[in-house]
Parts: sequence; structure tokens; C-alpha cells
Amino acid sequence: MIDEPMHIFDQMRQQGLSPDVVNYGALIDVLCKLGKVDEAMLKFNQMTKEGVTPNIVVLNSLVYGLCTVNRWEMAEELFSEMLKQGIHPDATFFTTIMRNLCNEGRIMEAQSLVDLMVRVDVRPDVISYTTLIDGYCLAGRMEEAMKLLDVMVSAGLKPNVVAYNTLLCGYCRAGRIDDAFRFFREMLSNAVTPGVETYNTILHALFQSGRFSEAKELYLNMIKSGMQLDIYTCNIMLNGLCNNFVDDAFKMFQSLCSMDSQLNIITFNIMIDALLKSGRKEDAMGMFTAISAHGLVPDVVTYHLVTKNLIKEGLLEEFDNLFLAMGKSGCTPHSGMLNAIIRRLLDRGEIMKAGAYLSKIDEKNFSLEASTTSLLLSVLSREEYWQHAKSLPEKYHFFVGVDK
DNA sequence: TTAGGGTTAG
Repeated sequence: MIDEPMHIFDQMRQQGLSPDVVNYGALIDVLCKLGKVDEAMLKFNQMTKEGVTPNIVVLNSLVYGLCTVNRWEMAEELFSEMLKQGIHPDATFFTTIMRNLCNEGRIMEAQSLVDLMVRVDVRPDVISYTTLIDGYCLAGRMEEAMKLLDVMVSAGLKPNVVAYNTLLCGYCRAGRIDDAFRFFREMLSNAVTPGVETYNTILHALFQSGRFSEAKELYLNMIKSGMQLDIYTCNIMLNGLCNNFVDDAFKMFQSLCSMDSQLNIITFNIMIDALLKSGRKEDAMGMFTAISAHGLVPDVVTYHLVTKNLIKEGLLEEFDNLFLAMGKSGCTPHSGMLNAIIRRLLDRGEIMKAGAYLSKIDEKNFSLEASTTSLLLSVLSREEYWQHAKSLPEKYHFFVGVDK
């Protein structure tokens, strides 16, 4: 798909038109968002070679891409270059860096950037403050996050719905739902209209803290107020109900299907997990089969849920099939899954098959869990298995007869 | 053409 704009550039050239800074900017931005930073840099170099002067927007996209893949040094080089060319950093530039610092937990450095912005005469905007508020929330430093909202107001800025949602979400994550409600009221009194994201945040927190009746009431209020519910609302409700009311969740799921609601793979994962946990294996497998009928494909979570159950049930051939399907769809097995299947196969004395999965563990550089190692030792100490043990990867031959 | 917020497992 990314090839398309490149073809468009070729077509433009054929017609005697040259891509300008906006065209290049759009392409570089898409490449950076896809994590293809090297390709983005190539395009950037090509652009400058063609005599198209970069602007702050293009540089911001590149800085975004470079920071996201932790290429801080290159971002710094770019920054120096940009100053040399007389391009001044703007609020977006600083906010991009702040976002990445916050994600790495480097909150004080992010805070000092806001101070630097003021010194170099770049006014932090609502997004800059919101980014920093989120950083404090992520670090669990709620009092500082809250104070920043006041700083923002003193700087003459008006917090918007995203700023409030960020703070509200921080309080919810910290389990301080009543404080979240306080900000919810403040939001209303400041004429900031809560969005579906706001309600979803509170709904999720209410379920998380076991306040089921309040959660259900809030959900009904959302419907009553004519709010457009989205896939997040559905998933939060389903997941919340699954904790104690699986039947209600199942009914809600069916009614969503009958209303042709747009579900996603997370919806199915929530349901499969809950059905398996409550022992409804057939319903869970039915749900797994229904995924493709909804135009969706299983993801790594789906495979992990279902394969875990197959191992538990001893349906190892079905596991093999699903394991292959998983590989074909590009989902990577995790270490726990491989260890679990190896243990189950060793239990059954299927050494050769266990060997195949041991090789997968080695390929991925995963480690054997202690329980897998001890089972392997105990199985291979039995003479009846020595012959089979030769089929194991060589590094495991050492285990043969060790106990004897 | 660029920056900020909400959902699943382990």
C-alpha cells in the first residue's frame, strides 16, 4: 500500500510535476508511523537532494519515527541540523520528545522540556500539558498530574475533553474512582462535554473495582442519553459481565451479533476466555470457529487461549494443527505455551514430538521452565526412552540417563 | 503533511 504514493510520485514526474514538501511530508509521515524509519530517512535525503527544502512538519514526523524506535542519537543529529538550517522547533516538536520520555518513565526530563519551551519562547499548548499530565499519571504521581491542570489554566489555556480524560483515566487506573468522578463533575461545570471515551474509562474502572450495579447503571444512562456506543463500550461491558455474569455476557454478545454490530477480535477473545474459564468449552470452540464468519482473523491472544485449553484437554493433534495455522498467520508462540505442550507430550511419552517443540524453544531462544527441565530429566532417566531420546536436539542428549 | 485520552490474555 505504501508503494502507491511512490507510484504517484513517478506519475507526477512523468507529467512534469515535482513532489513538493507537503507530498514528501505525507509520505515520510506514513513511513514513520509504520516504523519504517530508514525508508523515511531515504525519502528525506532524496527530497533534499531534489532541492525541496524541509520544513518543521517533515522534521517532526522524522523525530516522531526516530524516537519511537529509540534512535535518539539520530534524532539529536537531525535537531542540530535543523537549527543550522534556521528551522525553529515548535510545540509539536517538543511534545513529541516529551511523549517518548514519558513512555520511558523519564518524567523529570519531560517536565524540564516544558520549562525549556518557555525559555526558548515556544508556548506549551494544551497537547503539551496533556502529554505531561499523562506522563505523571503513568508514573502514578496523581497529585502532580492534577496540579498541572491548574498550571495549564494559569497559563491561559482551557483544558479540553482529552486533558480531562487523561486525568480521569489516571485516577481510575489508580483505583481512585471517586476522585475521577470529581473531575467528571468539574468537566461538566467547565462546559466540557464528556465523550464516549470518558464514559468508557469510568465504566471500565467501575467493573475493575467490582462496582457492578453502578457500572450497569452507567451503561443504561449512556444508552438513555442517546450516546453513540462504540466497540470499546461493548468490550468493556462484555469483559465486565464475564467476571460474574457470563450468561448475561453471552446474551449481550448474541444480541450484538443479531444487531450486526461491528465486533473485533478482542470481543471474541473476551468471550472465548470467559467461556473457557466457566467450563463451557463447546461454546468457546464455537466462538473460535465463528471468528472467520465475522470477517475477522484470530490473533496471538486467541491462539494462546485456545491452545492452552487444547493442551489441558489433551487434544494434542488439534494443538498441532492450530500451531501450524498460528505460524502461517504470523503469530509467535510464547515460551509458556511451548513449555506446556512439551510437558504434556513428555507426560505421554511422546519424546519425538516433544523434541520438535524443544527445537522451537531453541530457535526462539526461550528457556525451559524448571518444571519442564525436571520432567525431561525424569523421563529421560528411564531406560525405555533412551532410544527415542536420540531424536531430541543434540544439546538434550546430555540428559539421557543422568539420574541413573 | 506533524504531537495528547478509552477495551482483551499472560
